[in-house]
Amino acid sequence: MTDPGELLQQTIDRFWESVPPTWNRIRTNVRGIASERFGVTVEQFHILRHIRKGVASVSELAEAKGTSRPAISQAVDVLAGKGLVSRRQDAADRRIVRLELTEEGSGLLSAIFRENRAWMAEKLSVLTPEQMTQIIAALDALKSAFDDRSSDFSR
Amino acid sequence: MTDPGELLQQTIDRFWESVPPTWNRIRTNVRGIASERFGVTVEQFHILRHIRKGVASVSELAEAKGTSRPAISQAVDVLAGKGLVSRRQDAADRRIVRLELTEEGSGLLSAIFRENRAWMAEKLSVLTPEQMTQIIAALDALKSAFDDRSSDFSR
DNA sequence: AATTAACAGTTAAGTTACTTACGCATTCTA
DNA sequence: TAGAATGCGTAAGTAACTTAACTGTTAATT
Repeated sequence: MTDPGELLQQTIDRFWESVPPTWNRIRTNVRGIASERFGVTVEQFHILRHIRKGVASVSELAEAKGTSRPAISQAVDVLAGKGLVSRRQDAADRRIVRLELTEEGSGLLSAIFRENRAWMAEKLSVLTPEQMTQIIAALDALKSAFDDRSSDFSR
Repeated sequence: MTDPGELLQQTIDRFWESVPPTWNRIRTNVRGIASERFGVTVEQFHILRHIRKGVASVSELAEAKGTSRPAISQAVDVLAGKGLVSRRQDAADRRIVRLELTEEGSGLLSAIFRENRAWMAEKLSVLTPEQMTQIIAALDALKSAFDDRSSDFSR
C-alpha cells in the first residue's frame, strides 16, 4: 500500500512510541516487587536473570548487559555478599570465574518472575489470542533484526 | 490450537526473551551517539524526548519516567545549564515550571534521532513489509495493554 | 477572611551503579 | 621462555538516583 521506505519509518516511529513506555512500566513493576519484597534492585535482578540464562562469567555478563567488566564485578560482589550468587574458579581456565545462582538466588529470581508474570498476565488478558500470536511473531522478528549475529561481519 | 492461558504465558516468555536485549541494543546505540557526538547522556536524551512530546513540567516528567521529582529537577538543571532546556513560570499557576526545548536542544534531539533512525532502518531493513506491518500492530497492542488508563479504576 | 491543607518545585545529604585507569594472575603465542 | 593477551578485581571519581526537609503558590475549610 505505501512504499517500503515509509513503512520502515513508520515501524521506527511505532517502536519509539510503544517500547520505551511499555518497558518502563514493566521495569517499574519489577522494581516494586524486587526491592520492596525481596530487597534487590532491578539491576541485580537482571544480573540474576542473565546468570540463570547461562551467561555465567563476568566478561560475558558485561558483554550481554552492555556495561563494563568492573561494573559487573562489583554488582556480583554485592550479590555474592547476599548469598544469591556463588563464584567458582573454572577448572580448565583459572582466570575465569564461573557464576552460579545459589539455591536462595534461584528461588528469589523465580519468586520475582512469578509475581511479575501474574501482573503481566492480568494486563495482557485484554488481548485476543490473535493479537497474542501476532505479538509473539513480531517480537521474534524484532529480536532477530537487532540480534548481534545478523549483519555483523566484523568477526 | 493451544489453550488461551498457555498462549498468554508464551507471550510473556517471548516478551522477556525479546524486549530486554532489543531495547538494550538500541539504548546502547543511542548512548553512543548521544554521548560521543553530542555530550549528553541517555537519561538526558530521554528527558529531552519527553519534553518535546509535550510532557512539560517537572511533575509530569517524573510521573512519565517513573522517578522522583527531585531527580527530574536535578536533571533539568543540568540540561538548562547546557542551554538545551528553558524553564519558564506558568502564568496561570505560578507553582508550575513550564519546560521547553531551546532551539539548540531541539536541534540536538533531532540530530540524535536522525542518526539512531538511520541505524535502526539499516537493522530493520532485513524484515519483509508484512513483518513490519505486523510489528506495528503488535507494538500498538502491547502499548495499549500496558497503558496506564486501561484497567486502572483508582481515579 | 484567615487558617490550614495540598501542591509544584528545589535543596541537601546520602546511596547505588556506573565509568576509566591500573594491577594481578593466568593463559596463549611467537 | 619472553611478551602479548585475557579475565577479573581494586581504586577513585562521576552521574543519577533516593528520602527528608524546605520555599513559594494555590485550593479548601471554617
